[in-house]
Amino acid sequence: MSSQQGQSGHSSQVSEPASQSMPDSFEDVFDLPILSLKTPLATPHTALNQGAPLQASDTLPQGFKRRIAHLDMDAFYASVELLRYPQLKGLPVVIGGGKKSLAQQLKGADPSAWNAQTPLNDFPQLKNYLGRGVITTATYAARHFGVGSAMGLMKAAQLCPQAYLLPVDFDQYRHYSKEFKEIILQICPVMQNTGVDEVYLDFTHVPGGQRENGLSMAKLIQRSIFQGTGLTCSIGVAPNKLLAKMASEFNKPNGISILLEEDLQSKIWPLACKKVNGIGPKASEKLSALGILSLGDLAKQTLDRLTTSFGPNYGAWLYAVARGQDDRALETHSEPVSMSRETTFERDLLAAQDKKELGAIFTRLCEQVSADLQRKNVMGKTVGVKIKFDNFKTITRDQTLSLPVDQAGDIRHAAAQCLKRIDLGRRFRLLGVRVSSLEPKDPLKPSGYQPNRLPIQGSLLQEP
DNA sequence: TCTGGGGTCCTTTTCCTT
DNA sequence: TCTGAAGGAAAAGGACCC
Repeated sequence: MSSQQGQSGHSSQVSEPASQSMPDSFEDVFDLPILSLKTPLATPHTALNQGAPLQASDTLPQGFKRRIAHLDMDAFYASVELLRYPQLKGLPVVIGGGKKSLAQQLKGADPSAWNAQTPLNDFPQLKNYLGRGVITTATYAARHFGVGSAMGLMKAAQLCPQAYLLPVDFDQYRHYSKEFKEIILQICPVMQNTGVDEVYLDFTHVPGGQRENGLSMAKLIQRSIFQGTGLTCSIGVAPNKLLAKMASEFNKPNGISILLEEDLQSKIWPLACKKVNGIGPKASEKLSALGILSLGDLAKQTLDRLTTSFGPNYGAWLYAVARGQDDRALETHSEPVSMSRETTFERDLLAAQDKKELGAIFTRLCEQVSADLQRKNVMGKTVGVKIKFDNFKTITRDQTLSLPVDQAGDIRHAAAQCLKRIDLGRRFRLLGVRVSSLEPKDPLKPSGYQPNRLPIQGSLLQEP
């Protein structure tokens, strides 16, 4: 917001006034030719609503209560890895490491020779590689040592040097994600995808979904997933998504929790506010400052006080949350909003000094986004860049084009215009490219988009 | 805990048009 | 032609999630 002064400021539509104040136009960073903007196909919007969303009806026949389930796979990535490496069961294992090259450097160039027998402390050269990596997840045995998600690998190596390090293998996780969701759909067809490892389900009208307040259905699904994949999950069943999500945390791993409306006071109000999906570190801190620690505390607040402190929307939402109110329906169909690729460099780069390297990275990001768009059969009208400086300050610049694009050259051209509006006089650690305002490319074909599914990439670790 | 990557959604600010 | 108000769209930033 304060970045306007001394810079070119917001762009207008397509035309961007030439920036005079930039120390380096950055244009010459790009060592590949910038292609001219192609004329994209006219893209009708009629296909957007192909297949009306399947939703539970709002008004239920007498005797029915909403039975919404939240299903969360237990330690999903780690569990998938343990299926492949059963010898690691019970041992501390961390998964992560950032770049693919890290795993390759650590484990050698030949993926087929990799195994899971190499603890962190076996790598004397570890410091050279772990600096920027973080842990994606860790097994329960590793968490015992204080190792957890989003922790730097250096820190993890200090806390638990005997931990085994495995590279992230999204292909495998996607594979198992598809498997368990297909199993669920055979039993309960009203499913909302919310991530690789979790879904919401609506049991309300599924035959047997009301039995034992949803317990029978939850047991059936849990058992079917285990038989089909060998993986366990935790399920919470409640009158709505808000409560179901919290209930699925109650009894982990491999548990089921049934939460009824009358359980609000005894089971929800004692919980800390941050247990609610949507109350993060910032909101939690602000609530604490107001003396509001638990959801019970939150329930004592007036609507007026909450809207005064948190704004009309968020305040009203907090007020409803404390009362367990949430009437959102499941979204069984969704279209992509944006697609992006970003990368953190192995060292901080300076535009003036590292032109060649940056140009190559920038081109690769544009090519990756382009490939992602084409794979999903969508195009986008807004192109943007993101830069994270060495002080971790992040800025973005966007530009909306008159016509949607999906070609790497077009994306690169527009993104380069955005880059020129950023003062690149200091080192930065991350560069990202994003395309948003997406629409279907071919109106006859659905986009095929699956929420939270990552683009296909080469597998890091083949099946042994 | 010294901080990756890919998303969504919301709020505020800025710009453009009338 | 200039100016100001108002409203909408775009841009930017931030919070949050997995």
